[in-house]
Amino acid sequence: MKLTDESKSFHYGVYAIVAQIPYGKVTSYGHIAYLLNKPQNSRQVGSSLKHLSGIINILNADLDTESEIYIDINTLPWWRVLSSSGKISPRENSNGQYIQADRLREEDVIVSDSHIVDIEEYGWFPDEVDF
DNA sequence: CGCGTGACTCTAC
DNA sequence: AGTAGAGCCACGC
Repeated sequence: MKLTDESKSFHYGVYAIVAQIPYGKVTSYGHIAYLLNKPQNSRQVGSSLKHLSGIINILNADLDTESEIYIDINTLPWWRVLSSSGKISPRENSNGQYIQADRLREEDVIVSDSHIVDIEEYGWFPDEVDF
């Protein structure tokens, strides 16, 4: 697996923002793209999370020599990211959506049977964020 | 290098 | 309130 510096930067930004979503709150792929000043890249945000386990190793390997912030795959709250409609995105080849629903419920977020979360109540959509 | 794919979104019926 | 259709773009073949 090989990544350009530009995409590494993008992935890093995604993870840095996801890490700041408060407990019990959710945001959208599109909003993360917006915070990264790339509002057209919502799909790519989903890709960053889909390939989280592989990409994070690449990023952290680089960080060993650049002494930046280490991203811990075990604590990164990827389950707090949903589609803009408030629905947990269905996966093609995994049951990750059910794990995501369980993780949210563990944080007392109400998830309907059809995997919809009330954005008005749980949404976290800051205009800007440091990372 | 080109092409299909998808953890997206918005706009129009 | 659904739901096609189109735009989007890095990843993986």
